[in-house]
Amino acid sequence: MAQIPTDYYRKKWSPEEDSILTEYIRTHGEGHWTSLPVKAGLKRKGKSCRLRWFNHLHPNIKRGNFSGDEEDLIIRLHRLLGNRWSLIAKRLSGRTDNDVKNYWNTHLCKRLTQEDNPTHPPIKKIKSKYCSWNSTVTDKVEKINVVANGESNTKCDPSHENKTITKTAGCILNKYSVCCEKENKEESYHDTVEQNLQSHEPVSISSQHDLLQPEINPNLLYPDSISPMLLSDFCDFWGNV
DNA sequence: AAGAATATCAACCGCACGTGC
DNA sequence: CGCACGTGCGGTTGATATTCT
Repeated sequence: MAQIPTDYYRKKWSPEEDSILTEYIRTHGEGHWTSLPVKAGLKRKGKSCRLRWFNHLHPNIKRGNFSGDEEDLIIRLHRLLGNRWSLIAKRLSGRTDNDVKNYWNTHLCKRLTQEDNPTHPPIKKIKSKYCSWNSTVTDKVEKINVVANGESNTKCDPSHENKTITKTAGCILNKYSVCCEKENKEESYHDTVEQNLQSHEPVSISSQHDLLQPEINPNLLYPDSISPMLLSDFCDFWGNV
């Protein structure tokens, strides 16, 4: 069994290692990452192999600078989905979640903050074990949450499932004629929706368990800020939930 | 020219979730 | 039902590159 050296931490992948990994996956296919290092003779952890493959060695990976269109799409999808990098990356052909995340953190987040664009208030990072679904929150959204539910949803604790419906995501959902049967809070929802849409606030998603499959109503006039492309992204997103 | 500061991004970790037993 | 295991995700870190003083 291959031993993992004590100095392997942050060790860069060598061309030889890349070659071994690529050849192994070409022969045996993806998956079984835990046992892959031993079988392939790599002194790496399985997760490291998986990461290397999906972030660098996969044949479909696109290199080079992000285009203006890609930037624009990232910004708009981030506004819709928050820090759900894997979902955003799926909409950018050849880009990985790590690439998108890095690009956002090093370029876009900083730039948007500097531009003091009212549609992009300063972003707060929430450190919570339950916040993988909701890591982007604005002050206004928090206030709306309090008004709508009587408490903030920033904890996103699953035990609060029925209380986290503010559903800042709901601001878009409702505009697509979505109603929440779960708590029969359509009225407060629509208030939230209208407020958010009018101000073009960023949105975040609190809990996938609370959200319902949207129904697209062709008779509704969608706000300018939501383009048909984003609409399709949104539908795709729901298809993946 | 050189050291310090900052930016970039690859690599890792911890956690959540799904699945099989 | 509960446990173990594999996988995938987002957040964070650290090495290296680049820019600044």
